[in-house]
Amino acid sequence: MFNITTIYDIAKKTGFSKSTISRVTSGNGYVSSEKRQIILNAMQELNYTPNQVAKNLRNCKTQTIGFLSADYFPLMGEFINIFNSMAASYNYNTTVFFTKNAKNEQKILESLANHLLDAAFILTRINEWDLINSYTQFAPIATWQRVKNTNIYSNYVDHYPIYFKILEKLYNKGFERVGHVFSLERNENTKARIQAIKDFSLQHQASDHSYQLFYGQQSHAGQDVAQKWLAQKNRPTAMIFYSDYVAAQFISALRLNQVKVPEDCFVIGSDDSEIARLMNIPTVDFCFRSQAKNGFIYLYNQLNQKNLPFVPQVPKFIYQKI
Amino acid sequence: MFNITTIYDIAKKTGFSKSTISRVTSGNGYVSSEKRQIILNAMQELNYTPNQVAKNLRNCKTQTIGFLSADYFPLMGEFINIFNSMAASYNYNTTVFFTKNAKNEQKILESLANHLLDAAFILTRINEWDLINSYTQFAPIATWQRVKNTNIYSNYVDHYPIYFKILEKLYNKGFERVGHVFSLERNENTKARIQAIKDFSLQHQASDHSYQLFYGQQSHAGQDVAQKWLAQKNRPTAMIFYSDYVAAQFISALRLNQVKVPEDCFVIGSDDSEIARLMNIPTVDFCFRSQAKNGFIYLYNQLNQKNLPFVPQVPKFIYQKI
DNA sequence: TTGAAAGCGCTAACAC
DNA sequence: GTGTTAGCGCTTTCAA
Repeated sequence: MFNITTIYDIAKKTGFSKSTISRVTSGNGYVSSEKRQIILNAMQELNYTPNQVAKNLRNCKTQTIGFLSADYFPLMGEFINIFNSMAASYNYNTTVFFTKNAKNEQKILESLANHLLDAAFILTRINEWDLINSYTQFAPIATWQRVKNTNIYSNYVDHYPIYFKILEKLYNKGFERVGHVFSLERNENTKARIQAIKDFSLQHQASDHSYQLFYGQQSHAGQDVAQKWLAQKNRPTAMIFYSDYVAAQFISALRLNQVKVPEDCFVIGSDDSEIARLMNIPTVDFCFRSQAKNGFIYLYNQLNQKNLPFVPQVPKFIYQKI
Repeated sequence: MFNITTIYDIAKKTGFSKSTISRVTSGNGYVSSEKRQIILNAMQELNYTPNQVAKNLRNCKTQTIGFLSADYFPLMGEFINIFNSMAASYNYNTTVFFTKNAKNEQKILESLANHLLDAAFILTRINEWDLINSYTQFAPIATWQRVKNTNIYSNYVDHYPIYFKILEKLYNKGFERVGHVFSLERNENTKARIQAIKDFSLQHQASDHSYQLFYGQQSHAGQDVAQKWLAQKNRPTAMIFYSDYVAAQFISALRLNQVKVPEDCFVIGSDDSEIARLMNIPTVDFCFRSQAKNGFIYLYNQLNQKNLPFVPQVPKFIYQKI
């Protein structure tokens, strides 16, 4: 159905050998500028581009990195943007996968053994890290999540100190009942946040942090929180979320119910994402942009035995107005 | 550095030929269930998965579709989500490219000739359609944009009738000065919108639609519009945008300047995106979700000589409150 | 039902 | 500088 001209056609047309053609297309080896020109012309004329798949097979690499996420959420788009642009500037492509379920995630990880993917970046995962870790025998894997005791590269940011500071800040502003919406409890930074609350509560008996919810996925999480919050007798006057998006859903749902934000409920998100900016939600920059870059840098270094330096990650409050 | 076991290893271990191994992995051809079992066990034991790149070379296809966008904007994430999930369910991978500039876009389109990509979907483009069209000689290309006189599949929605209706609605509600923020003028649906304004103005001399702005990219477009709007003596009391995101930027910027939305300026977006929902912005569903699906369906049908039916596309007002 | 052999398009020793 | 050759890992005739 579609066009196919190969290195062999160019060889035949110009009378040179395939190797010589290969030398000019790949740039490795010597070719007299005179013959090079003839070959270039022939390529032009026959509209030839080298078959990249054949190159990949020959070179045992595809210059392609898998970008895995369990499902879609808005920050993912922003993350892909950074990661992909970084990768592109080093000549790597990014194939995006929504893993959806444990079995499918494993199937996709197999692509590391398949030689289809040179490496993988994991945004959100489904299987246990140990299982995922077993694929590092085939290719390097990186994530932005906090993971320990594996060969998976993780340039995480510890949420504990900042979370503790937020609690202090809220306390000093007079918020006594503070609600918390977390990601899954199995995540290390969820544990860190809970630990911060525990430690803080010991010092400040008056403050109540018992209102806690956990969510495995972001879609409609905020709406669910809103329903629960509205049904509550003794409503928390401040709520801290593990994601700007979920915070935004929450705010949106509250406003539809004539609840005023931030007056009736002060909301803090996480991630410093576009939504937080647009809706003017106080948030915390946990440096996902640097994390995306560093994730790629690690993979690149592994793949090419290089030592590109990592970019710094300094988390920051984006307390738009507190 | 990393593991490699090939079909040859399995052949050697089991004593069968490569062809027989191939028959069990690919599922084509006959193998006695007895021998099949032995081979399966050996594969298991040696942790073997067929090299997908070799398969791709042999089969002259990669089951991979390129998803091209000039740059990132929030709707893109939602679009990828739909497109990618659709593709995955038919066993196609999606590689995302930010084309960034004309030259790079062309380089990426070359991948269709390279055999790296089986097909391409174009979200936003840089080069002229004619240039892009020339790549349909290598592989099928689809887009959601309105494009004519090419081999590029386009399941666009005509903005004219809905835009006209919006103008009527605004007019009936008493809005006399209405501002318009468009995408680039070269786009067919920008032309359609302008035509709708022209035709409407002929019938309604009183209404003023002279306030018009054009943007090639979304990042900071809304902030720019806001600056201009604020500087305006005779401010439009309603503004219609070509994108929810740009509308959201505009609203956000106005609110930072103590302008009330929708009281001081009634804003309408386009796309029925997540942001419109979260910020409660009136918008128009131009069916990007169906467009994403239909785009894939076209490519799939082309690639596999199939006839999967397209899904319906019925644009709808999402006038949250007018 | 299985194996031998050719070949997908390209690259890299190696020889000249 | 350039050509010959072997081979990357897989599939698919063809023959047995």
